Amino acid sequence: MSTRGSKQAKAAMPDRQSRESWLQAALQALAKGGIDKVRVEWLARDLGVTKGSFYWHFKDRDQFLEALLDYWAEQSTQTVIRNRSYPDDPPARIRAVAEDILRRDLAGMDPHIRSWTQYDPRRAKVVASVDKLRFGFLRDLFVAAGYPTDEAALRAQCLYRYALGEQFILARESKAQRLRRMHTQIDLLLGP
Amino acid sequence: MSTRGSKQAKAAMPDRQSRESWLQAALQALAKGGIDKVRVEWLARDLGVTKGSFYWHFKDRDQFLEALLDYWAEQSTQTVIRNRSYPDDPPARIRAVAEDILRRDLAGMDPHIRSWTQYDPRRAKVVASVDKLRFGFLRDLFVAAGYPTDEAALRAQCLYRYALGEQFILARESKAQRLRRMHTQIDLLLGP
DNA sequence: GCGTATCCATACGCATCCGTATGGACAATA
DNA sequence: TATTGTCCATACGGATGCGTATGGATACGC
Repeated sequence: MSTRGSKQAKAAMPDRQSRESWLQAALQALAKGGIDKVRVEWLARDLGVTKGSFYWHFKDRDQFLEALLDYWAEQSTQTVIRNRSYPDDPPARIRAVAEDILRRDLAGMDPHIRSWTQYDPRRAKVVASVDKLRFGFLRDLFVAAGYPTDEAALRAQCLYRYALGEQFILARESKAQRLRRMHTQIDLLLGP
Repeated sequence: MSTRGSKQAKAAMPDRQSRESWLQAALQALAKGGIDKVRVEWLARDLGVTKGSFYWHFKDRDQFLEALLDYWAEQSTQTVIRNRSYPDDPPARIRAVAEDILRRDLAGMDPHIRSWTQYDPRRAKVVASVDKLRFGFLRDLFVAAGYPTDEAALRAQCLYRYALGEQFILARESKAQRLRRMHTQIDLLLGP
C-alpha cells in the first residue's frame, strides 16, 4: 500500500536521492539553458524532492557547482580514456576519438560550461585540463600516423577546434550530417 | 560651478545616457560574465545612473536583451561587410576576414551569446544568420581562389569552425599566438 | 523494540532584482 | 518667465531563490 518501492535491490528507494542524481539533474538543466538555469529549487522539483535533500548532500550551491564541473570534466575525458586501447590504426583511432568528442559535445553542455567558466580562473583551469588531455591524445595519434611533431600538433589543433566550433553552429543539422562533414574534414587533415 | 558639462557639442551631458550607451555597457558585462551578469541595476551603477534611466529608454529587460542581441549581430557582421571592397586577391582577403572574425570574437562575447541563445529559437535565428553571412562570405572567397563549390564550402566550414573553436580554448595564449596559428592553419587550407 | 543514522519536508528569514509610480532637474522653445 | 519635453532619482511592492532550523520518516544495528 505504501508508495515506496520494494525492499529488494532493483529500485529500493524512489524518493531517496544520491549525490550523483543531483549532479545528473544539474547537467541536464545546464544543457537546456545554461548555468543560471541550475537552481536548487528547480532541480528539487525535477527530482521530486525538496531542498532539504540538496542541503543534506551539499554544503551550498557554490560547492555543488564545483562538484558539477568536476563531474562534467570526468565524463568529458572518459571518451578519450576509452580509446586508449583501440587497435593500432592511427587514422581509424583519430576518427573514433573525434567522433566521440563531437557526439558527446553535441549533448549541448559545452557551450554553457565554457561560457560559465570563462572568467573564473579556478574553473577555467578544469576546462583547460580537459582540452589539454583531449588535444594531446589527438596530437599523439597524428604523430603515430606519421606526421612530424609540429605538423601533428597543428593538425590536431585544427581538428580539435573544428570539433569545438561545430557545436556552436546553431544551424538545424542532424548529428549524422555533422559527423559526415567532420569525416571529410578529417580526410583533408590526413591527406597532404 | 555646475558639475554638468559645457553647453557645447563636445560632451554635453555627462550623466545623460543614450540607448546605445546602455547596450554598450551590457556588452561589456556580457563579455565579463555571461548573460546573467547583465542586470539592470548593475549596469545602472556602471553608468553612474539609476534604473530610472533604463526604464525610460527600454520597456523591460526582455526587450532590452532583444535589442542587445541585434546590437551584437550588427557589430559581428560589420567586419565582413567592411571586407567587401578589398583588393581582388582571394587568399589575402580570406586572411583578412578570418583575422577580423577571430580578433572580434576574442573580445569574449561569443561564448556567452551562443550559450545564451542556444535554446531560444527566436534568438538562435539571429546568431544563425550571422554565421550564415560570415560563412557564405568565406566560401565565396574560396571559390574565387579557384576551388570548386563543394570543396570551397568544406574549406570555409573548416576555417569558420576553427575560428569559432579557437575562442573556447581557455589556454593562456596571446592574440598574436592565436593569429599566427590560424595563419598556418589557413596555409593548410589554401594548399592542396 | 530502542536508539541511532540517514535522508527528506516544512517553514522561515533574508537578500536580490524586476518593474512601477511619482516627482524633480535641466534644456529648448515661445 | 512660463511651458513643454527629455531624462533621471527615489521609493515602493512583489517575486524569486538561497540558506537555515527543526522535526518527521524510514532503515539498521543491538
